[in-house]
Amino acid sequence: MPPKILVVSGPTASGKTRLAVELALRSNGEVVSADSMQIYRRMDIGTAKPTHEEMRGVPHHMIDIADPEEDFSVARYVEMAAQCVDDILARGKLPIVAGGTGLYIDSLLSGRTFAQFDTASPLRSELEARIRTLGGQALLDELAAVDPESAARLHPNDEKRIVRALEVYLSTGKTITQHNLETRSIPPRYNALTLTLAFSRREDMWARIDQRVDEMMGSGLVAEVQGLLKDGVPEKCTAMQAIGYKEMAAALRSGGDVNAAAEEIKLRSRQYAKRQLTWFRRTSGAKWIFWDTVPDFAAGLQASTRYLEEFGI
RNA sequence: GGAGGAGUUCCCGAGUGGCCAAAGGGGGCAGACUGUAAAUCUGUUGCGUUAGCUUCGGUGGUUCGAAUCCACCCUCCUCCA
Repeated sequence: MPPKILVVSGPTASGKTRLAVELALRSNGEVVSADSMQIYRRMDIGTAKPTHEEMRGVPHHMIDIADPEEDFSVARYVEMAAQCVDDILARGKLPIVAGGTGLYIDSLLSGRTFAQFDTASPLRSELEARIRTLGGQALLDELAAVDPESAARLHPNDEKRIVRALEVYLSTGKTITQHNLETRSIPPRYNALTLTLAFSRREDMWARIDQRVDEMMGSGLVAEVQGLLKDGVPEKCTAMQAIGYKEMAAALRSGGDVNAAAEEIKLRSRQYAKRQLTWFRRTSGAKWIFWDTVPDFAAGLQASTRYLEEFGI
């Protein structure tokens, strides 16, 4: 039986950070972040990275482990995060994986491996160039010739996935369908109790998100983004695709209105939260904790503790 | 007071007699997701299960038939006083 760990998931601004810390304090735990943007250094305000005070002495891992101009990936996340989790377990403490990046969480828990490929090879850019000139349908047809199953599942507009499927096949000789089949049979790496935080009413979640974006503005989001741009962080790198950063960077570049950018950030955050919910809804067995109007951490802690006891951690 | 212009489905905005419950975009809702995932992609969006019903500022007309034409009214904008 794989080791038991705790996961705290939920859409943005649902109180994951706070609840994870509370649970860590109560259960002798350490937090392993599962957030694709908090891994970047110098991106603190816009990613709502927990502050030193918010951590309350609880060790946090997988935060500030890469520079914004670096390429990061799920594969790299899983590799590093698994080490953190195993280390915490080895020290007899409870790993609490907390974050909103569903793909990272699922990949870490499942023990899934990712198809190998050579990042240095020009294959990716070749494929990207070809799909740009020939169109998605043409490459999808090529994919269909070798991997009809994944081709059937992909939409001609889903260029990223078409490129990746072809890339996997061309660089490994194995179709992505075959690869996925193999990884699906890998036994889970961890036995996780997943707590998912959410608001009962959509409007309450939106209000919380809006409030948080206003707080970010008050804490200097504009200056943070300005700093990154001044440091020469390219606008097209992954880190700058983060909500809050890309909108603000665009506003700053065009001499636009930062307050209008903040409104845009609120909108994008609400849409992101919705996508996160879609992801989390399919995690079977997750224990959902719903906030009525506003997070009630006392109640949340009580409910969580009960689930932890049931689960046996 | 006078002269023009405009009011369309949650929003913006096309539509100028039938093919219109009404293009397109936004937003909403739902879904997908195996090395960029805070990314990317898809579906759907008046009501009704169907027949059908109710919508295009309001009322009344013209017409076999109107969001589209006519009259009056209401509201908003611009210009002249």
